[in-house]
Parts: sequence; C-alpha cells; structure tokens
Amino acid sequence: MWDNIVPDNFIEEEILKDLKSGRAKEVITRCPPEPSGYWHIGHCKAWIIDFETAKKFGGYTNLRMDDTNPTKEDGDFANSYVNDLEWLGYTPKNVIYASEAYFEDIYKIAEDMIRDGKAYVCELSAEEVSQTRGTLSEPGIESPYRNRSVEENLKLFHDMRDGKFEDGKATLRAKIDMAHPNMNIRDPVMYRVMRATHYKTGDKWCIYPMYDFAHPMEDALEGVTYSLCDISFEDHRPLYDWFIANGWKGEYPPRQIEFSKLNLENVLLGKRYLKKLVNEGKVMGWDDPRYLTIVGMRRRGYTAEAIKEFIKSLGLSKCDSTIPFNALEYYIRADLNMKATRAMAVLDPLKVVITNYSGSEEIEIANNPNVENAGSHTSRFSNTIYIDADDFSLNPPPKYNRLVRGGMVRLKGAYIIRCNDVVYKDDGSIDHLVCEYLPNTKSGNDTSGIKVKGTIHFVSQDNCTEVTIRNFKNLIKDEYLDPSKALADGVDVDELLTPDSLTETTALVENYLLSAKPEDKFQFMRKGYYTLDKDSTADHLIFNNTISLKDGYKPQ
RNA sequence: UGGAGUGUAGCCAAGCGGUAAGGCCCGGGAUUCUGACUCCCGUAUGCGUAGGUUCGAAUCCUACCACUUCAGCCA
Repeated sequence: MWDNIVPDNFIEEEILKDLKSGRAKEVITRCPPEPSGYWHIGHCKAWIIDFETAKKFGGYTNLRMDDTNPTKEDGDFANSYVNDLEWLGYTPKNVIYASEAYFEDIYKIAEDMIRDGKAYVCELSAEEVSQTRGTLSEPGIESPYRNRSVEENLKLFHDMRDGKFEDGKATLRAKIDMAHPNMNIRDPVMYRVMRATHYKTGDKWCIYPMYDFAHPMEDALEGVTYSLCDISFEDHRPLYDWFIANGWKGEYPPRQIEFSKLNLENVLLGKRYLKKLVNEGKVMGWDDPRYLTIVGMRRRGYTAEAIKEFIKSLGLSKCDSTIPFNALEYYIRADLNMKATRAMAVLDPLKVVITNYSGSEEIEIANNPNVENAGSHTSRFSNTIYIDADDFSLNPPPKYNRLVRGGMVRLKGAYIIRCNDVVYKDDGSIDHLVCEYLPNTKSGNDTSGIKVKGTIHFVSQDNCTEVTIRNFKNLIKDEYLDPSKALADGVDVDELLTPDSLTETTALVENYLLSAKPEDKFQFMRKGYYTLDKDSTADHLIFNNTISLKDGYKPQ
C-alpha cells in the first residue's frame, strides 16, 4: 500500500518504516499552537511540515490549541490562527481546543496513574522542587511526599481539583527517577494549582496539566500518530514516551519526531521583543510590514506560495542552521514575478517636455509579459511627462543605457525620444529636460529601424497621481546577523534597531493604479514589487514596497 | 564537567560501501521595449580531525575535536 511513496526527508523515511512494519497504520498530524502570540515564519515551517507530511501519506492534520496555561492565553490569538492557516492555504480537518476537548480525559488518566503508583501529590514549594532537582552533574533528591499511599494521593489529587490547596501549594508529580541524567525525567510536575480564568473553560478548573504530560495525552486521545516538533523538544521525547507508556493504553502510540527550526539572518522572532516594540509604538502593530509575522508578511506583500516554496526549498534536517535573508527574497520575487501586474511609477520625478509633440494619446502596457493571457491596460503619453531622475545623467558612468544629453532612449510602451537640452533652475539643479520624439517609433508599430540600448519607464502629466510609498529596511541592523545572541550577550534591544527602517516617500503613478484594492500586487517596472496598504483611502493611496527588483547594472 | 543532538562549498542540503545531486549566493556569457524574468557556462581531488576495516569509505569501526541544547509549578 505504501510501496510507491518515495520519502523526501528523514521524517518521511521514519514514517514509511513504521507504516511498512505496521507500527503505524495512518498519518495524522496536528499543529498545536499555544494561543499566546501571533504566528511568524518560524511557525510556518512547522505547519507546512505538519500539513504536507500528512497529505503525502493520505492522512490529515488537526489544528489544536495547546491551551493548558490560562495565564498566558487569549481566544483572539486562537482565532487568528484559523485565519493564518487559511491564508497559507491549509484547512485543518478539525479545530480543537485541548482545554475543552481533553481536560476531563487527561484528569482521568492522571487518576489511573496514581492508582498504578506512577504519580504522587507533592507539597514541596516551587523553590524546594527546584533545589531538590539536582544539577546537570549531580542527581536530585527524592521528595518527602514521594511514597504516599495510593489512597492518600487520590484524595489529595481530588482536593487539588476541589480547590482545597492554594496556588502553588501542591503539584501532582510523575514518579520516575530523581537521579536520571536527563533533567526532564526527574519527577516532572504533571499538574499545578492555578486559579486563573481560562479563555475557554472559564473557572471550571483550578488545576492545569503541564505541557509534558498534556501533550502526549492529547496526541493519543486525538488519534494523532506523528507529533512533529522542533528540536528543542528532543530532550522531552523520553518523557513523552514515558507518559504514553504509563498513561495510555491504546494500540498505535503517537510518535514524536523533531526537526531543526528555522532561523533567518538579521531577523528576531522572539515574542517578547515583538510585543515590546508594539507596546512602545515603534512599529505599526503585530502586522507591521517589517515583522516576519504571518500578518506582517501578508501586509508587506509576501505571498503564501512564496513562503511555502521558500521553506520547502530548505529541506529538512536536525542541523542548526541560519538562512540568509536573500534566500527568502528569491522566492518572493519569483512568485511575484508571475502574479504582480506591471505598472509605471516614477519615484523621483524629473520633468520632460517633448517639443515636437502636441496633445496626448493612449498607449498599451502589458499586465504581465511573462504570463500568457494576462492582458494589458491603457496608459498615456503626452508632451509633458516625468521620468525617474536616475534615468538621466549629465555625466553618465560607463555602460549607462539610459538618457543622456544628446542621446536616445525608448519610453516603455511609447516612443523613442532624444534629449536636446537641459534647463536649469536658479540654484543650478535641473528643472526639466527638453526632448523630441521620433514619430515612427511607437511601440508595436516601429518602422524606423532605430535601435536604442535602453528602455525607461515614465508617467504622463495628464495621467498620473501622487501616492505615498512606504520603504522598509530590515528592522535589525545588518551587522547583527544573530540578534538573539546579541541580546543574550547583553546588547540593548534598541541598539539592534535600524534607525530609519521605515521611510515614507511620494511617487507619481499612472492612474490605472487608482482602482487598486488592498493587498493587490504590482510591479512598478524596473523598480520593485509593491502592494496597496490597508491604510489607503480613496483619495490617498499608500503602497508598501514589498521588495525591490534585482539590479544587474554594474558600471565599469 | 552528566545527558541529548549536530558536523558535506559562503548559506541550506542530497548521499544509506562503488568513486561528491540540487537550490540560494557569487562570477562569466546569451537574450531582452523591465539592466527584471528566462537561458547557457563556471564554482568541494573534498565530506570536523586522526587512525583503522575494505579491492574500494562522506557512508562501517575507534578515539578525539567543535558547536547547539537541558536544571519553569512555560509551551
């Protein structure tokens, strides 16, 4: 049945072995966020693995809120995940709230474990537990409460649930091994007393299971067969397996497999840091286009497909890795190249007067020359136009293919022009260029036989509108390739920030863009990709610079 | 310094005893009414190091080295 599946990575290899040996019979995965923050590109990697792996083996994936700590969680986050997944193009089979779906069952499993002598109620304080845990090289000390009778433990555990202990006064602990070299195994806490209103279950519970106990039980209860997570949980796997072995009686036990997480150069994804900048008003919000949150990337103009292709291109391993940002940018450009509508925009206008032309006429601009049937839209040419200032040079560097005094260029979609004169302002700067056009050179209808080296974009005075452009630089200064390490080394967060990571400029765009809707994607030809920001109003458009085009021009 | 994990090109990453895939970056060229895209070509006598086994080793064995990670009643 599985014979024609070819594994693409070590996780799929492991799964295939299990399937063939009968250890597992299907592939059901889960994406298990704690609803306590917005998703970012790092989470994307995990969700892509969860969904793609299950899909490959004909299984499915659930979205499960791992909401076992009411002091940190919020239902708004949970809702955002459903939207983010949808945007990414994934539909979970079920949306589950662990608190609602499993708390009662997990509690019963805990009772069974007490009956089996596998768990005990401990009344050591948090500090005492910490002090008796031992160190990396020394064993811990067993709790004085470790050998209570089953009856006493059961009664005390019920007391915990019934609110007879104050917060922090008692825990349920797994009875494993206080001398184990893996610290996680030294009688880990399974339940703590915590009076907090849960966004989903309200005040129904005053005890909450810990991740290490809850997670494997949730997986098992849910029928999840593969619990894929990042490498930071590797040390927890023995515990995961212990809880499955000692707490769950089912036939096909879930299996945890870890992979390395995604790090990007110059990018900080820590929740604390993102939150701090939002609170201090240093960014526009969680969806700031400089953030690599899902909502931020979306607002910036990144596409879900580009993000997915990027992550898939990275492969899967357990090695620590940090990916250069330009690896992501490649996929953003590649996807936008096929999706963005071409348009003309002049970012730094220089006026050009065409002396031998009068009036105005329509021209056609292909919406996307790389896509068949993308169609075209109408723009205009007239005797007064604007070109970008850097497309004209008084002292052209070598191999400069744009407009120079006495030289010719083609205006995209219109005519070839020649620059005959330069008119200066009183301060010595250029006021405008005086040009002539070559009448028989119109695009698509050129009978002149004249070849020019350069084609530049422009807008016509009678067909353009001023808009705001938001330009972004990396939030983190270039020299901090690993900002989390810098932070750990004591560098202040503010020191990491690029001072002018957001700048606003204006541009003249062809009027075709007036009908754009938020999130519409455009390529401003020869410049970059832009998307309309949600802050735009009918008479004031704001475009976010998603990413520039590559510039292969190297003078010399 | 106890446990766990990882070392293949500048960055990722295939490879699973038969003589180092691919992608990004970079360099060169072609093409181009976007200096984009596209298309060619080039980039590890070498796989953390040192030994060993073998006709043959990135793959097996031994030792060592480096890096990451774990001492929440967080997830």
